[in-house]
Amino acid sequence: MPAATTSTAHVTSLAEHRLLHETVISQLRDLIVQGELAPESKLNERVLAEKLGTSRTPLREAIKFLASEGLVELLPHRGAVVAPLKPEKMKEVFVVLGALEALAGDLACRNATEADIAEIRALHYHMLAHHARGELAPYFRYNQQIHIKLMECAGNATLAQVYGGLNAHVKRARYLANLSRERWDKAVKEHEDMLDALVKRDGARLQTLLR
Amino acid sequence: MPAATTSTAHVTSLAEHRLLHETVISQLRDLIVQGELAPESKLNERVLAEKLGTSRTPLREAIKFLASEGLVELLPHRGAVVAPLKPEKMKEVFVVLGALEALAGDLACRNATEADIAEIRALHYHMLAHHARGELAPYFRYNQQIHIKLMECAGNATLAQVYGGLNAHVKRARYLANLSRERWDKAVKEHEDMLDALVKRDGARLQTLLR
DNA sequence: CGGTTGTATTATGCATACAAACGGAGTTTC
DNA sequence: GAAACTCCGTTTGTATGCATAATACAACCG
Repeated sequence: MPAATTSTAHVTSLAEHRLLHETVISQLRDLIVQGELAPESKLNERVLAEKLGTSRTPLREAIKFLASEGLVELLPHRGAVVAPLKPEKMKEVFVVLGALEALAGDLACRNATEADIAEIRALHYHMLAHHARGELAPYFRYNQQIHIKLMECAGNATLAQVYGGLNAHVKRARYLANLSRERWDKAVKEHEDMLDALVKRDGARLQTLLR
Repeated sequence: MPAATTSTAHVTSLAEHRLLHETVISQLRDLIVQGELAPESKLNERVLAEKLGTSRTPLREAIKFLASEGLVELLPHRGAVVAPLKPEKMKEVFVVLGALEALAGDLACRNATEADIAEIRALHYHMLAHHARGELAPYFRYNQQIHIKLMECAGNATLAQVYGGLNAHVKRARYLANLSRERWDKAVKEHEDMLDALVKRDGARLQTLLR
């Protein structure tokens, strides 16, 4: 399982040409999202470039890219740091994500094919299985897949892209604060309702659930 | 109003140190948003760097930054082009913006102070004045200010940032397709209703109007 | 005459070199 | 003794150089 980079949907045609700064972007993003580079930690260009086997130039380009995504902050003449992980910021992100998911749900209710829904249902049961076993990581993986699938069904690439960007922040938080069993069970219950709403193509209800 | 760059809310502390690549980002963004660099036009690094009075390195960093915002597209080994302006993409953006504005409206209804609302009302009347005189550009300026103010009132910086990023795309479109008087009048009418809903702090109604 | 291939030019991608700014240690001064 | 200043090492910011991939054009072949 090759770490499945978040990928800003850059299906670069024939693939082959892995541009160095592109790979650096992915690598850096993974390092940040998975917490290997801690929040607020300084990004020393020389050290990082060496670690990633490149020079400072592509690395700096990657940093600028990620800065635009909000994963790193640029301090003029003092370099870049991994974006801090403030609860306040996280709340903001969750609110926006909620709205985006609600929108996706509404759109998906109209656009999803029966096959799509079947697929989501399948993913849902996978998720339930891992929940039952208390396997957090696989649970999240399927959870993510469901949300991504929902985004796909919404048929709005822009929505998916924005969602992906914000989602990176959330994934980052997951590695720090694990949630309690209680909240977990509640989340699963809500997911049940969501699936139900989607099957019945009740966009309004799905929206309120996702929010 | 000194040209008010779109600005991704980078109030970089003491402001002093105008980093070269920062200014290049702003300049490039303005060039793109205002249509001076046409959609799909190729960004020749050498000539652009010369035009902006810098070298290729900061320019390339700026291009990467804007690529993350979606204003330019990177073609491996073939340079960067200004993102095409497809109607399909615009539709997507409008849908997402609608959801974000709806969210902002809902939040603003709860958080806005009376002074905030008074300010919005003032801006609204400015806008009406320019609408009455058929002055499109000032109309849009106040229209934008209202939406930005609404974002402020929502008190969610993340929301504002995402909104700003997508809004750049829309502003870019404004310079190409001017809207008909009919649609314009309709938009103004809707704005009236929005203000009314905000004053009454009717979040639900404001949401549906903004969407 | 159309299509293909080979070559030259140009632009991009990456690395490195140079300049300027920050941070800290040590010293000086009040 | 504390504050400030200076100097130096380190790091960032910018410019330039070099290698390679892409494009354009022309000559060649079918």
